[in-house]
Amino acid sequence: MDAQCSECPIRYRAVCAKCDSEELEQLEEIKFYRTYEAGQTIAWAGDELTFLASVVSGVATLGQTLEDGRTQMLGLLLPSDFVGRPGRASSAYDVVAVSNVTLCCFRRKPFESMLMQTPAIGERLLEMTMDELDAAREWMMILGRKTAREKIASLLSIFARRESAGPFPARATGVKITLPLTREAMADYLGLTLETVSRQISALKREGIIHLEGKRNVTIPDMARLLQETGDEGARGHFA
Amino acid sequence: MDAQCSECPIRYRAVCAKCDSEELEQLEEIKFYRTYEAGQTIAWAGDELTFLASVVSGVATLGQTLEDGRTQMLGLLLPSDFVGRPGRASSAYDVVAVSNVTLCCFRRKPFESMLMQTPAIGERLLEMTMDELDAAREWMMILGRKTAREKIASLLSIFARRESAGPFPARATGVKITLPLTREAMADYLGLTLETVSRQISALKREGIIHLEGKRNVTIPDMARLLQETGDEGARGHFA
DNA sequence: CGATTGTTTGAATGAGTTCAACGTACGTGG
DNA sequence: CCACGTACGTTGAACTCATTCAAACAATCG
Repeated sequence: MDAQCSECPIRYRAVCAKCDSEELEQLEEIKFYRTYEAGQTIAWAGDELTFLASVVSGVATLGQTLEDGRTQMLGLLLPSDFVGRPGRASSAYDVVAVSNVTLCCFRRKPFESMLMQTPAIGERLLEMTMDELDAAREWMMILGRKTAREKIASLLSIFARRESAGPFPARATGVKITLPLTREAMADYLGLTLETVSRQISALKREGIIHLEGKRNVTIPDMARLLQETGDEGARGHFA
Repeated sequence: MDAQCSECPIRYRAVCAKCDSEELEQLEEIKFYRTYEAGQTIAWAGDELTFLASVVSGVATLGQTLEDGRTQMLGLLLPSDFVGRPGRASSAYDVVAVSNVTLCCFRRKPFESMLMQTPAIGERLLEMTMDELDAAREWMMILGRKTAREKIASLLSIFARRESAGPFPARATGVKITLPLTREAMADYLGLTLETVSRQISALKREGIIHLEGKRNVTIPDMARLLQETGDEGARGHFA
């Protein structure tokens, strides 16, 4: 029932990306799939997490909640992203499936010992963790110093960057993206209220910087124009 | 001239913490020390960084600047923290010495190949990177969802946590801390203006939650009272 | 000394929140 | 097929917290 690693859609991007076929065989033995429906909680902060996992398909969010209910999203988990922390038995964050999600789960103990013995896994995990750290820091800049309008523009351009995966065609025109999040989730991500998100999106639309079809489909007629609104310096392509 | 690794003050906390004596010898060959004076910039975002390094002594900040001059601090670099990213030739951030700083620098290329061949280094670097990621995410919560007063209270309690290094004596009384940062640097850290920082500190003082002697020395008569002001749930000790 | 750097405090302004109403799409059951 | 409920989104108006602009204070250093 478990699909073959060799045919896995995230074979070359997930934590196993650098593994050879022999190592994949070892992984096959400690892995199992698990699925969650949109809206389901995969783990609450503090819960025990008996597995570590790769997101195979779907989108999940990583977040945290203050006592009085204020929430902040700390990361988006997209296909190939890694869930959990080796060496820590409980989740430090709330993990929630936004769409239907399939995880490729590794039992914790065996995965941890494999991690110790298999450089290919450790190397890849290090790369991925450093990427996450860069993303978290980019987000700190957005949360700490940007205006609501800049936050929205930044979020849209990050989605665009990701959708047209790869370095940025800064002179791109007519880029289309589908927002994977509700207004509320965007607000939680950007440290805003959902009303402010809605207003700023409306404003960008009114000014022709984006076009909306329905509520989730955005067209960006002129990427450079959107990038100007992010507050980042003019044309600098993020992350060489 | 290069000090012996075996006598290094950060021997058991830095990236080399898990190395055996043979590996240390290898490191000795590619390392050199470099010092910076308080206020000096170690690297600007975008600069080429020909080395990777450990902070041996002193405090530095990791920050980023928007075109119009707004700055956000993204991390504090304390002794044993790692500077730079293997595989990336340029610094993604501004790195500034806050006090006099000594770095133990490794030439990039040889360090990177050692990293590939020495599991002890990769493992430790992974741990440290995951810790940084947790810290970055804690800040995201602070930046995105906390009020000015909560931000200040959080910063003070983080300093207190660090000063009384180790898990938290939540019932501590009369804890004294010395602020390692100016009001402006705190503002850059918390995503506030320096005026707001000053006002909130004054307010906490007025209400007896903290006592000030001079501008840098803070006494916290009742830690629990300060923790209540952070907005985090009552007494939860962060990070087991 | 004045100059500089860091800090405090005040008053006015404004960006974003809060509270509230309304709109729109979709699914379910009568 | 339409009425109704629910979830998501938009818009308006009042309010508020933090910022901005401004002035003054304190400590340190040539």
